[in-house]
Parts: sequence; structure tokens; C-alpha cells
Amino acid sequence: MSRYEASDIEAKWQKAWEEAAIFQAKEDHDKPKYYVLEMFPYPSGKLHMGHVRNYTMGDVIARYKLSTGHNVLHPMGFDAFGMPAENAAMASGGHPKDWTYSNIDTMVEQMKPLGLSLDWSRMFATCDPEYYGQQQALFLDFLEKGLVYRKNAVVNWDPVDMTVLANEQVEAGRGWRSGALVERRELTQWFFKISDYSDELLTALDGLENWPAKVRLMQENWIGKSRGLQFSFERTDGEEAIEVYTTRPDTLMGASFVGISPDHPIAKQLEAESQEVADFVAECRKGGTTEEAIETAPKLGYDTGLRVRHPLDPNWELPVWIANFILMDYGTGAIFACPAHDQRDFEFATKYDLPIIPVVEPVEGADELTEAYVPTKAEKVRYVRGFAGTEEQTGEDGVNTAVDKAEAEGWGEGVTKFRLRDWGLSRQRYWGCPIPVVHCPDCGVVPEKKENLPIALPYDEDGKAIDFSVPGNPLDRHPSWRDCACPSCGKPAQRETDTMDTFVDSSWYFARFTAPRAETPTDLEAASYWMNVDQYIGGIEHAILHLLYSRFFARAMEICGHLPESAKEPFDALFTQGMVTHAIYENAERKNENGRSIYHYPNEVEERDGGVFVKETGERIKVIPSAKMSKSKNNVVDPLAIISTYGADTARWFVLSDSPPERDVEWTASGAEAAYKHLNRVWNLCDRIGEMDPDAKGEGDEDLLREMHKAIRDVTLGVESFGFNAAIAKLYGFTNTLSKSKASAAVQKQAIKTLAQLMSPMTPHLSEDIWAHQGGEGLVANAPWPIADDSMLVEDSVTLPIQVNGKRRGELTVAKDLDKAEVEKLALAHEAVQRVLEGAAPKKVIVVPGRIVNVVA
RNA sequence: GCGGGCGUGGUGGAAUGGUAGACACAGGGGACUUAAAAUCCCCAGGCUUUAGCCGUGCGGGUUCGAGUCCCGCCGCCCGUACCA
Repeated sequence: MSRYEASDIEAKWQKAWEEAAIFQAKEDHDKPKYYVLEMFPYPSGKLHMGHVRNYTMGDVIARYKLSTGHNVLHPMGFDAFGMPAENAAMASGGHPKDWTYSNIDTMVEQMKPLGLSLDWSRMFATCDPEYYGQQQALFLDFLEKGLVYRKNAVVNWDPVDMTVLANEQVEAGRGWRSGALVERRELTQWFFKISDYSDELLTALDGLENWPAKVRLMQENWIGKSRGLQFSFERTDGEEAIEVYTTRPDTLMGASFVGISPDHPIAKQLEAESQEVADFVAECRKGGTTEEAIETAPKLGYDTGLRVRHPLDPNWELPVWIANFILMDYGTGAIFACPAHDQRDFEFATKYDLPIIPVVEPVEGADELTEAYVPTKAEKVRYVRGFAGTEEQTGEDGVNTAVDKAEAEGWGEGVTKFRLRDWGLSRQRYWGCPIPVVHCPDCGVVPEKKENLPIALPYDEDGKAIDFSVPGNPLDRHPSWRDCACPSCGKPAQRETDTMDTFVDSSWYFARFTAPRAETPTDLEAASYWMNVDQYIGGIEHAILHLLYSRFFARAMEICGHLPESAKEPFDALFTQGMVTHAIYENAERKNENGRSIYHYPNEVEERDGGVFVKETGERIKVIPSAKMSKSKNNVVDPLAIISTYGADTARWFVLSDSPPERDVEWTASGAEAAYKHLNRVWNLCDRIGEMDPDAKGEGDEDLLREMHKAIRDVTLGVESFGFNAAIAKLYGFTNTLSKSKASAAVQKQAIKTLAQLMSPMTPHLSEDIWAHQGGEGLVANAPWPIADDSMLVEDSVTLPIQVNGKRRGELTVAKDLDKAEVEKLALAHEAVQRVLEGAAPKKVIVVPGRIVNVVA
């Protein structure tokens, strides 16, 4: 009997696949194409279990599709620009480029042993000049089509380091390095006009049937289409009126004040005139730029002293307040506040003692307001201070009649607005794709010429390495790179030193994979053949931004002729997988010198006496289950260690087995061990069957074949529906059946070969070995997927549970097609039913054929 | 704050509105062994015992029937436009 030596067989079969080049994708119009893509990783330098799970899922699909006669494209690359490389350069010297490419090498080394069916010949990194040069060409094309423009936008400003901070570099309102209070500051920045596509991106969501409903809903809410009323409040001082937008014009008679954003032109004018206003606005600008920071900040207001007239009653004057929770980016940057029916306005009015005037109340009558009354728009309410429509109507009708009336009377206009803002792509950083424009004193902003692309990042500065020890963007202080000739007039000019948001890099890589070495962004023929991505797999954290930006990019690329019209929605099907988690072991008896918790590695602790303890010191451990793997919590499990102990097949089997793919999976050492034991059982089973006399007769051939066909049906269904954990449960079941079977050698051999095939998407190496051992032809990776024989799946009898009043009381085994009346008769005659009925007639009997009988007593 | 999701034994989880706990892990018992490991077999939601009762985060509702659908809470996770 031989032993299962994973490392031997895995290396052997990986070599065989490579030699046969079976995963290299070529256009082949005789077969249906299938493009499967997992979201490409950031090259952190460490592969983690989340990657393993993500890529294994994609690999199962890719290998299954290969077996079902598809021409498969399954590429891999790296999302290689971004802040961690600059942070590493800051922390330990070196250059982001060296750090990144060395990490990529490491990660490829770590990925190869997994035996993924990837076409490595198509690999690229977004920091390759060949890639980002084509991205610069796309930018120029977009610019020409009017899809790019410049405007002012706010950034996080660290006043001590004098630098722009990313949102994640702001911790509790302070810069992460300097500790200074962060301010919001305006800069001129580049934008993609994604808002041109708001309606289109919204309505097209309906066509994405193979996307999770939750992702479509999240995008729908993010785009945020709303219909409301836009109108003006006349100022009592006769100056320019204040224009507001509201989605609840029906509550206009509950207006308490008019609020403007601290960034509103009127606020800016007052800021210039009054120190008090300037101080207040400065206070408002403290803190980060995130929506969360702004929305959760304590509400601040300043009464400007300005007064406006209510549009429905010229004698009614309302004060104008500057309020920190009003965003200049949305609507007109000014609102009217109705505290009675908006919780934010309610809190503000309570704080500043402004009137709270109810407009609507529940039809059944109102209590005194202790918080804003906010009924849903579909709910029928009583308008006690309405001005349009009937007294009792739904909020929706109230809004519509209010808009109609305003339009008829000429003081307002119904307007559709979107929450979606244009995509700011400028980053004041080095390690990104340079924006290919030049600032010329005479010609202004001039696009770079395409023949000058790529505008490559400088590696050094006058022979010295780029310096990251000082805050700010090294491109800004790099004269020999920054100084250039104007592409238009040839006079001295300066390059744009902002680089692109890394979301730009990931918004078209899927298209580039179809022709990764093309001299243009895409090769239209290759793109037309391979697009769309048939199955895209990635984390739910990308549900909105990455996927929305990619949808926009596909449209913009289509307009510029880089993608066919059919690729406007680039991802036909989307699957969002969960994270890999691991328990955290927190020391329950001790903190470190800074008063922070101490976390222990899994191998530092042991379980005994019903508790968990540190092996060395015996200190008690608090176990926090299912936490996201994180370096700082010491709960990261290294896939390489698992692979070297058990092999890649074990790691692959385990990450798929225990949890539904869309949910988080908890990594447990015992789970990996169990997966390994199972693969050993399969190995031994193969050995045992291989040693049987080929002519040996046995019993139960028919039964084993039936189970085999059921396994084919169930595993196929599981793989096709992303029910990998369910497929694996079936494979456990079938393995147990086979190992107990006394069937003839020929049938057992057929069964183990089928088992190897069914396992091959998950455990490709072991399956190849079994396949070869049992005399299978060629590679199992190329073998056609088994098809279940329907005639073997038919059952002639069925066991029905019998319920009385919805409670299970017994069961009944009957012929499959026995008619309802007969089933009812048998059920009523059942001893358990008789006992409950006590001779009384049932009120009702429900027979669901093939499923259940329920007797209502 | 806002948007989205999730919550089932000791653990991971299964269950087109139709037998809650499949399949595993950990646990208990047994076989094999001088012994152990490995392997194999059996048991196993809780509480009472031959039959029941209680059980899918909490509280309501719809239904012949709810883990599943609806309403209201609680907790955790993701996103919140410069983390990728």
C-alpha cells in the first residue's frame, strides 16, 4: 500500500499541466468561450487564506468549464500602485518600485504551488509602464470626448506635515503621523464625468440578473436618484435669492429655517466679511472629509442674521443658518429645514431653540413630538399644514401635488437629482499612474502627445533615490522630471504632478487581459472575442466603488472604440465571497506596557481543562472567535505553512468545505487536519480498488451506480450554483458509500474514477493521480465532465412526513405516484394520527405530493 | 449618522414556505494493538422517558405549516466616494 505524499504528486502534476500548456488561452471559435476572473490582488508580499479561497473558487469554475468543453480564459495580475509601497519606503527606505516588484515575485512564488489553472503568460502589474502608458492613452481619449474635467474639491489637509492625507490616514480627526487636527482644504483636481451616466448606470442594473441582488441594491442607493423641488427663497435684503432643493416639498409649511453649507457662496462671502463667521466656518472645516465623519460630527450652526421670505407667505420670515451637516456637493448646498419631519433638523432645532412645526401626523392622531416623525412615503398621513392635494394622502402623493402646484404657480420646478458625484481621480502621490497633461504658462492645460507615452515615473532624482523621508509628493520637488516642453508651443512648461486614483487601474484590467501586450489599450478583436467576463469573483467590499467605476469605464472605453458595444456591462455574473477568519487569542491576564491587549499566535496557545492557555506561561486566554485575519492581532494563518504540511489540495478542499462561499469561513487547525485525513481516505480507497482482481464479482453494483449518478447530479449542481460546501458534503457521502461498497471491481473502478473527476476542480492534483492510477485516458483536467443518467436517478417510492397541526408525528413510505386521496387515506389510518385525532374527523388534510402530509385536527 | 448584509447544537454549518441540525470538527464508547499513534465501527440539540415537551438572536404577525415571508428591536460584519 502506498502513502499519500502531497508534495510529490502536486509538483508532478503541476509540471505536467505546464508542459501540456492546457491553461494557456487561445482564441478558438469552435468552442464556447468562458472568461473567469477573480479580483486581482494587491501585492502585499504575503499571500493569505482569503486569497487562497478566492482563487480556489475561481479555479473550481475554470476547471469545471474546461471539462465541459469551454475555451477558458483565467488570467491573473497585480493591482500594484497604491499607498502601502510609499509607506514601506517611508518606514525603511528603499523605493516603492523595488518593494512592489519584489513582492510580486514573492506572491507568484506563493501562488504557483496552489495548482491554479491560470494562464500565467498574460500576467501583468498595473505599475508596469506598458500598462499604465495605455491607461494614459485612455485618459487622453476620455479627455477628448469630454469625459474628464477639472474643478475644486476638498481633501484632508495635515497642517503640520503640510500634506494631503488619505481618509485612512486620518484617525479620530487627526493626522496619523503628526497627530495634528486635520482640516478640509480645497484643491483643483481632475474628475471623470461619471455623473453623465447616473441614469444609465442605474437603469442598466436591471439587466444584471446574475449579480447578487444586494449589490444591485447597494449601487441603486449609491446612485440615489431622487425627484424633488428646486425653488428660491427671496432675501429680505434684496440680494440674490437662495436656491434650495428638497425631496420633501410637501413639508414646506413646516419650514423652520434655511440652512446653507459652510462651503456655500454666501457663507464664503460672509467669511470674507466677518471674523466671527470665518472662525465658525474654520471650526466646521475641522475633521476629515468622509461622509461618516461629517454626518456623525456634533451639529454646529451659526445664525447669519440674514432673513428670507417663505415662498407661500411673504410675511413669514425665516432665518438663514450656516450648518456643518449640509454638503455643498449634493443638491444646491442649501436646504430648508423641517425639524418636525427630519431627525437631523430636529436635533439642530432643539439645540438652537428653533421652531418645530408639524405638517403631517398619523391618520389615527398624533402624540407630542419627542423626535422627528418620519413616515415612509407610501404611508397615508394627515396633512395638518399641507398646501397641495387632499388632507389625507400618502407622502408620495403629497410630494407630487406640491411639485405640481409649485410648477403651476411658477415659483418652483420639479427636478431629478442623483446622489452620485463625479469621480475625483487626482492623488497628490508618487506611486500611481501620472496624469499625462502639461501646464503651460501660455497654452494652459495641454494634453501630452500620445507618441510621448508612457509618461513614466522617475526612478531617481539626479542620480539619487526618490526621497520619501519628507512628507508630500516627490514628483512635486523633482525638477528634472517636472520640467518639460509644452506639447503645443514647445516653450518650457511643467508636468502635472498628480497621479491617478488606483481605482482607475482596476477599472479596465479585465479588458487588458484579453490582449495584455497590445500596443493600444485593447485589441478590439480579442476584446470582442473574450469579453464579457462570464464569472467575476471578489469581495463584497468592492460592491460599490470598484464595480461602479468599472461599469463606467466600460462605457467610456466603448465610446472611444476600445471595447465593443456588447461589453458595456463588463461582468455578466458576479459572485461575492466572504472572508477567511480565525479566532483571536487575547491574553486575559496581562496588557503590554502601553496598556494595549497582547495577542498570541495560534501555535503559542493550548487547550486544556476546558480553557485556553499560553503554553509557556500558563496565562489564561480570552478567545475571540471569527475575527478577520489581521497582522496586528496575530491571527493570520500562512497558506504556505499549510501547503508544506498537508499540500495544496488539502488547503483548497478545506477553504471550500465548511462554509458557504458567500459567507466568512473560520480557519481552524482541526478543520485542515480533517480535510487532510479525508484526502488520505480517498487515496487509500483508490489503492484498495486498484489492488482488486479486475474480474472480481460483487454485490450491489446497481446501488453503487445509482449513488454515483446522484453524486454526479448533486456535485454538478453544487459547482454550477456556487454551492461548493454542499458539493463537498455530497463527495463525503459518496466516498463513504464507495468505501463500504461490496460491488464488483469493474463498478468500483468506474466509481473511483468518477469520484476523481468530481473532485478534480477542488483537488486537481490528487484527482490526476487517481485518474492515472486507474488507467484514465490523458489528463483528468481535460477529460469530459461526467453526465448523470436520469434513468438512474428515478426513485419508485418516497417517504413522506406526516404532520398533525404542523407537528411531525410519523412518516409514510408510499409509491412515488400514489394519488392524493390514497395518501390521505393512509395518513389518516396512521397510528400516530389516530392517537391525536381520538376518533374525531380532521378539519382539513393537506397533501403536497412527494413532500408532506399535514392533518389539521 | 446613512446604505447593505448576517445571526441555527460545544464548533463550522445543512434545509425550492414542507421531517430543523445533512456533511464535518471537537467529544463519548468500542474494535485492532504489548502499548500508543494511525485506521475502522457505534453514539450524540436540550429536558423528561417507550411517548412527550422545549428549541434556528429577542418581541410580534401572516400561513394548514416559518430557520425561510412581513413589522419592530438587539448584536456583529461590509461600505460610506483619498485603504485596496
